[in-house]
Amino acid sequence: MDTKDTPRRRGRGTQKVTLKEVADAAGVSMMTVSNVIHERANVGNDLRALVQAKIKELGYTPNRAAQQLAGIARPHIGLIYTGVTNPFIASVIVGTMKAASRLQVDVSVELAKLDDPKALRNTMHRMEEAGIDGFLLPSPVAEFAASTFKKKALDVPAVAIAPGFPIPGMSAVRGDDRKASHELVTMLLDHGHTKIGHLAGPETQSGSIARLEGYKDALADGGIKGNPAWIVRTDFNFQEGVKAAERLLKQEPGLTAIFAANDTLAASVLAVAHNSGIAVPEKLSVVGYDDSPVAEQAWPGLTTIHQDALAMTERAVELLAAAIGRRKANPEDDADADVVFPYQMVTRGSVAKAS
Amino acid sequence: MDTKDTPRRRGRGTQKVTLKEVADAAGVSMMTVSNVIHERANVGNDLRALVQAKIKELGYTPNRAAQQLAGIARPHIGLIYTGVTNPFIASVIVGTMKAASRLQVDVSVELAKLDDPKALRNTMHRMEEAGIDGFLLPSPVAEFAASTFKKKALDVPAVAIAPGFPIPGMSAVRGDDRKASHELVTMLLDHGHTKIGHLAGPETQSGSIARLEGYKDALADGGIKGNPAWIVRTDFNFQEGVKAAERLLKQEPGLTAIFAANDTLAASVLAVAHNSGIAVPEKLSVVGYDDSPVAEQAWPGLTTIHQDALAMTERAVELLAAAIGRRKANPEDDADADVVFPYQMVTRGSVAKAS
DNA sequence: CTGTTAGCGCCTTCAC
DNA sequence: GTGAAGGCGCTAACAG
Repeated sequence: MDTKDTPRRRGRGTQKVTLKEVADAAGVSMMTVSNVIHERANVGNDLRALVQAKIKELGYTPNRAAQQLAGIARPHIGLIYTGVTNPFIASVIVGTMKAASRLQVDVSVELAKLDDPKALRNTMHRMEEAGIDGFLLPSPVAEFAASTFKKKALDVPAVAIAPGFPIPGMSAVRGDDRKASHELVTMLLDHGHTKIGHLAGPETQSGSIARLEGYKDALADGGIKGNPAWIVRTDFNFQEGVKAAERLLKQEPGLTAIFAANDTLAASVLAVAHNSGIAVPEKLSVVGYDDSPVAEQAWPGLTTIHQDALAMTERAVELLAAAIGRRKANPEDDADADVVFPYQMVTRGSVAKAS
Repeated sequence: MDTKDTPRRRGRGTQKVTLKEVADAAGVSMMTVSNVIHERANVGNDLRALVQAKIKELGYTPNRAAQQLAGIARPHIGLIYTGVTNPFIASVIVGTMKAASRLQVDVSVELAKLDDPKALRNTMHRMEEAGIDGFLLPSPVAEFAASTFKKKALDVPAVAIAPGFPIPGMSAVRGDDRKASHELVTMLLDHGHTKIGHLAGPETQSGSIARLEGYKDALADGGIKGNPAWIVRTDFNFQEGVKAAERLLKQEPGLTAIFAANDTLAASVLAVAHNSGIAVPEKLSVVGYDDSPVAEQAWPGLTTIHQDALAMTERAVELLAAAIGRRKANPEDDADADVVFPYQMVTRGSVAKAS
């Protein structure tokens, strides 16, 4: 027991083991250890092995603060989200964390209220000044940010997650909502439905617009003359959805199918149908979008479009990290990517042939 | 335009504005600026105002890496979660982020697979060595961690989120699952139900056990002689829940009510009932637990116990930050808290009087 | 291929 | 009240 040199936390530092200690233990200089850590090709194989052994033995971990201060800047990205209501946001946060630890990027997560456009801009500017190198903007936030920063007052890259369309001035990772909706509604057409309603989401969300357009496209392509009364707009919120569905079913009792802009709204339709004694799917077919938990757990299970939010988010982080790297090399770099993920229609029990 | 001194990023540093620049601009020493930032009481009011003005004018933000390196360590907590499937975990993640940014603590999120007990321990040790000052352990993880670290091999504080019972060796923030379940089942009794089934969750989750005990307590207190065949155990998973519910309803067709250990399982019961033509709530009353989104969105809406996971999580972060602070002051400090949150029964349409 | 010299930006003594 | 040294742990430059 070598009491004279118990390497506990000394001074103010809390670092357990320092680079220097590893170097001393291995009998080399700090630089050599540093080079080993960074896998640089200028250390002999014998020494490399020795140093690695010592590192493991002492349980050394580099001090990130010191690394950063010395100039090894890991990219630092900011994720701005809005509400907890959406199951989507959980996947986004988790996906961000996963990708971030894999890609060695730091991330700050910030909650923004979208009611005040100025607040979002301020938040982003503040974060930028605090050293954020890029932003991750999940769907409703991306649209708001885009309208706030009309003339690209933002000078770090940003990636939108799951918007309905590409957003000028930033990259995007998204599903093809318009096409997927088209496919979904066409499937309804193929089942013989000709009077198909749509519960549309809020206009502020580009996904709502894309889904609405996909719906219109499909009707047109199917030779069906749509009717504005078949469409009711509402928020992505169960209670509001219920009211909207009641309104829709009341004003258009002849509908035999309804395409809801997301699964929550589809659940609203289900509830209204059940309450009114309208059998689903026998008298009314219902489809949703997102394949969120409720799609599986509702009864009957909802036919819907599956989006891999986790994978999309991870891809978004990769994109952002790459963009940050490029911009660091060339500050003028400004190439926006548009990655479109494949979607998948999930068939459950909520659709039947038109009677 | 003062071209000679454009304070751009020099050298390797990326810092936009440094403490020194603020000090020079204000004509004071760095120390004074630092004191102003940290709101220390040894700066004259006049100077304080001047310095603050300069800080705002130059848009100065302290460099966190430098601060940390110099010894101002913000606590750094680790959140370990299991899967994204659970709606509960979404609230936990978001709540952690909210509280963390409010309390100025850093957080690392890590995914753990619970199949291998060693893996969890390794993950936690690795994180600890990387500088994590404390752990946030949502329910299934906390139990696993407790059994892995039998004799407190972990030497940073931990807080369990929503376990069914206090867990030795760590603090806990939880609802009183046993009591709430008791109340729920008693309500069923009061509605005239005497044959009440229970879809129990996995034994590895202490919440399942607490809810099962609450169920048994209530039956006993109501003078009902329970029956082991009324209880079927399953995972917290919709598909498994469907199988379990089928089994339960098949072996005990006389049941008039079922208490499912969470809302997802309650949704399973609903699905089976609907498929079998058993009217809910007329022929079968169903209650769940958690008040997750599906409780509202299912049909009929589920009567359930509301737990404010977000608030509980935020409280857990506060607890953890406090414990870290205490332990820093006194490494022997080891007081475990047990915060019990109030719950609330939410009545929807899934319960009726026994016929 | 390895070791030495200077900081990165900030904070804590300790003098004044 | 304020200002000057010194160092936190690490790394980019150079020298050897």
